[in-house]
Amino acid sequence: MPHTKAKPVVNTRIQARNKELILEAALDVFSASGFRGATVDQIAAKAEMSKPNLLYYFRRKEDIYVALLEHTLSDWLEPLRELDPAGDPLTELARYISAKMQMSEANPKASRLFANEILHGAPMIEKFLKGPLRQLVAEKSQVIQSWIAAGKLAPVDPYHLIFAIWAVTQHYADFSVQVDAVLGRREDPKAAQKAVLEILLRGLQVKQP
Amino acid sequence: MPHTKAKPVVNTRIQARNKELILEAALDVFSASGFRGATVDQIAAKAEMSKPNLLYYFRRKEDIYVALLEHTLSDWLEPLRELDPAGDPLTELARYISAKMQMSEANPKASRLFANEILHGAPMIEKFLKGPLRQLVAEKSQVIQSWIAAGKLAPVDPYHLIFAIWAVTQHYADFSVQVDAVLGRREDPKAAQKAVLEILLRGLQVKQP
DNA sequence: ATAATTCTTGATCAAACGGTCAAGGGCAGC
DNA sequence: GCTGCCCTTGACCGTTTGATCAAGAATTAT
Repeated sequence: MPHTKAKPVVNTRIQARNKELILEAALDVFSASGFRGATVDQIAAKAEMSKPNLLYYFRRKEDIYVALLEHTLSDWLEPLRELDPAGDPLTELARYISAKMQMSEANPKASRLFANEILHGAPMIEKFLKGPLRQLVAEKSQVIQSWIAAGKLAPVDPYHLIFAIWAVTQHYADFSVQVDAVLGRREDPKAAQKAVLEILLRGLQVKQP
Repeated sequence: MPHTKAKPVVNTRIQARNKELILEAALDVFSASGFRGATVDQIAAKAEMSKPNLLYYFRRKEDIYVALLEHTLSDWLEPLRELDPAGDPLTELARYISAKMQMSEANPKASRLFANEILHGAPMIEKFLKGPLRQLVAEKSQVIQSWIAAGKLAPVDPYHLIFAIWAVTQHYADFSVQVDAVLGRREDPKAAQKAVLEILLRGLQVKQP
């Protein structure tokens, strides 16, 4: 039997470490340049590794990209998952919005990675969008709907409310260049969070009789 | 004197027509694949033109991209420009939001073109962002502020309100793949517009004493 | 009509890029 | 310390891609 492209069978510490280094470097490069704009050489350079060595761990450029997306997809849903049907609606929504704003601030690169992927038709995560994401949003829309039915929240289309929350919170990560240019300075995360909470939540309070 | 790269001196009908064809094709390709992902061959094919002929009108790929951005940048500001200080605040904002929603629906490709450019650091339109855009937003923020001071609008940070309007309205163009996947169908523009107006405006009404 | 200019393209080039190969270095288990 | 597998890399390959060139076709001006 010829020596055809031996791949590691077990998972060593070196593998774990190097894969992590590669994914870290890849997030930098892919989020800055997109899938097509990024080059394997750039990622290898940033991971301080030769290109063939990088391709020893991920055979194809696409494999790095997919691994990177999968590596962060479930984290992305976590805040929404935590929306508690038993909690106070405005408190729960405020917590969700705050969590999303903090994610945008803490990890803008991941946000831009997703934004770029979706912007270009989401070829790699179509199943995620139509599966787990759709499922979760349907579930949480139900929760919001029940709050409205119970008179604890002003009537609003739950789906579009969730879209609005996503749009506004991720805007600060994805379009930070524009935000900073318009403000003429680095945007202040605390001030942005406060403003966003007001804008999105004030209209949702039920009027007291 | 050698025959160095003769370029047309006058503007003929053929030039106007072909440049238009090229920009139209380029919008398709750039908005779908980004600057780096788009190829000159793709644009030439879509414009039904040989590659050298396309490069006769635009010497470099980047020139097409820049021309395309400039060609649509001023249109982009128009709805905001029309925000009338003398009008009723809620009516004016509703008109602005509706106009932006209609732009997202009518021309999602242009929206994605800008989104992609900004997402990748806006290397080509930095001056536009820090110049005309910043200037206009400052001016209109002043208008909103004066409405608030006059007690005609609930207090809100004008800059972040404008960001929120941009974010939400453009979301339906830029992330339409995700919106459709989550809804499980093509999103209905009328329903989206109604929902967005409610979400963004309800919290801005001043409470009647 | 004819000359001048604009328009068009097949062929080609050089650089960039994703990916392969063969060979050597290094580490674990015996 | 020897054996076998894992790890690493310089050199290389085929393709893609942005851009050029030279030469001919079409259009315009006189």
